[in-house]
Amino acid sequence: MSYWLFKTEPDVFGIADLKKRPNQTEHWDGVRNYQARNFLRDEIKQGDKVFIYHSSCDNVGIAGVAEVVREGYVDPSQFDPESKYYDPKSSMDTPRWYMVDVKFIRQFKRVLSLKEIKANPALAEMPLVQKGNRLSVMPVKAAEWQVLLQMAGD
DNA sequence: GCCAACGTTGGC
DNA sequence: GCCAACGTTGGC
Repeated sequence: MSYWLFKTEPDVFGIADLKKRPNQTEHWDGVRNYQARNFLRDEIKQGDKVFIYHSSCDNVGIAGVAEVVREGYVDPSQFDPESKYYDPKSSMDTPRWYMVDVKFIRQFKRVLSLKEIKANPALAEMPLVQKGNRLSVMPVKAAEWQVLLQMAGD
């Protein structure tokens, strides 16, 4: 089993929204970055655990945990001209973009802030804290996962 | 809202 | 294949 971190903007879709979904499950669609796509398509497996990270908001950090319940499959929003994720250059034959389904596990009592994450030397290798990194789907090492869970404190 | 840093596009 | 221009990300 592997660990991951998914970024999301809580104003659009946050962990509270995931919790409220039927079955507490949702498609993680709209990822339009090739490196992140490769993780979604090739490496993220059912049963993997995921930190849900809130970005572009007034409480930036890790908000909780989810689990992958369906492995990579084609993201249909790329074919929908009405979708903001529409990609006119993608085709049904050779789709560009993939997604997984994630299920809510729990929401931390408080968001584990980016500031705290940056302050911990054990987490210095995470892409998340490296300057200019914009990956929205990234791997988390097992040791980092444990450290982060302890810091979250519940 | 600002702006640095990044990934993508497209002309050549 | 190069690289300037552009649009986006995301912390602050």
